[in-house]
Amino acid sequence: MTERLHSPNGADCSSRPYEINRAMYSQTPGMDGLCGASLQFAHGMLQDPSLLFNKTHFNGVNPPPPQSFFPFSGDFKSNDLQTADFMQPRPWYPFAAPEFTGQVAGVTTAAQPANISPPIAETREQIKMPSEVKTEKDVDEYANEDNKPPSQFNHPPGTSSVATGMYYSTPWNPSFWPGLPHITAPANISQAPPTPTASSPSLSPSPPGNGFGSPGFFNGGSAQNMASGQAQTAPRSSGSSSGGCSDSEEEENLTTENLEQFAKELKHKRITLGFTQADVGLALGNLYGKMFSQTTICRFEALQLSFKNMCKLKPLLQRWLNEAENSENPQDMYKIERVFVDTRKRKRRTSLEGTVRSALESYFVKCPKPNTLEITHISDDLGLERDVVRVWFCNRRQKGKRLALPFDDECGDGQYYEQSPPPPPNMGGTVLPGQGYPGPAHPGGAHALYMPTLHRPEVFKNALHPGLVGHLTS
DNA sequence: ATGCATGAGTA
DNA sequence: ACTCATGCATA
Repeated sequence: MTERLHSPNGADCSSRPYEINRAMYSQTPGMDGLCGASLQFAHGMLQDPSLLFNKTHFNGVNPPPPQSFFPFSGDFKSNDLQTADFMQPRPWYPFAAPEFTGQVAGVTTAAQPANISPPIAETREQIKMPSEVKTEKDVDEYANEDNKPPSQFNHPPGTSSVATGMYYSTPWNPSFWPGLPHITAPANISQAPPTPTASSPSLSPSPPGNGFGSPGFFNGGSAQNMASGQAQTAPRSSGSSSGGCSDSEEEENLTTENLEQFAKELKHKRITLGFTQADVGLALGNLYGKMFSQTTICRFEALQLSFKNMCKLKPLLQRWLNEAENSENPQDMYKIERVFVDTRKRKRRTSLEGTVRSALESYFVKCPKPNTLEITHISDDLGLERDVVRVWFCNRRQKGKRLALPFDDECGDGQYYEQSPPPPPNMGGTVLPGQGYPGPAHPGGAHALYMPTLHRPEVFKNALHPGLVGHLTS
């Protein structure tokens, strides 16, 4: 095993992936200054920063680092937040939106009586979103679309997206969440339903009335409780997590291997059971009061979340899996869909051209963390909005971290679970998606070579920007 | 599956 | 202004 446990130079412990890069880049003649005051952006000049990423990966290697895999104790604030937000939807959600209060903004869903269950939830996604016309192409639309559902959920009236019980115009029922504030009950968590038999209370989504209008929809908060409880108990699982999944306990001992294995298992079983990633996300909402998007589930399965985040979600997913597996008709249990129509006007997604991306990559290589001035320069240079550039860098860094090795458990926040070093965009043209990944490198020495040794190519292949690769490699 | 965006929390 | 978690929109 190559080590990472004790980074040769403890010094770099504090450095994050991109920082490392930066350091390395700065060594590259001609590139310094970039981050400094003198910006000399020459996009297109991708010199090879020879190597940047020096993290070692531990494929499969079980990083037993007793290190702080568990931030729970100290800095688990984020979790708290999230927990809290189980009941506090974000601002743009219906209840938060002043204009909609009491109205409809959000909406809903409908529960599906178990009867309707199609063989499988298989294509709920398709069902629900009839290949509709996403009309949010123009910014303008954002301006005048007050009367129509915002973006993604625009359905042609009459669309039968409702087939699945989904509806966008359903009036939001405030009474629905209201209880939230006082959902007490923390205690349950530890004793979360062990093995929910097919009909554990928390599962049966459809209470008589379909469960929807009634406050009881969420099982009186067992869900929330569970979630929050989990957070609470996680650190010191006091408990007796009876049964099935000792969620909290598991968290304490989670290792990357555990997560990898679980992610794989989840995906496999999920598919076997006929659920889509979106279904799982919705199911979590139904079960625990905290819904997740397809994106998040996807990232979980792909191990593209931070280690901490993975740890946080795992128990929930574990439970879902248990429930789904133990249920006779799993599909019937997850028919409720809650869809909130986001009334906010989200900025239209910017689509950067390949050339622009390449240029940004190039800049990133030189300086992963440009300051305001630099951002301005870049934006001017590329003719982009400053904010677009800023966000791009934020995302790029985040992405880089995702791909970075967590060998800094201690040092860093041990943030990301993923470990492949961010593939330098311009590795002398040697980097190709799916081709090779930086192998273990030493913090101290930049390796120019990449070893495609990682066992999770999928994870890495995405690291590069296609456009960039094209440019660089050509 | 992933690029770009948002927002909370934090430094 | 940044990180991080998360999600919409899209390829």
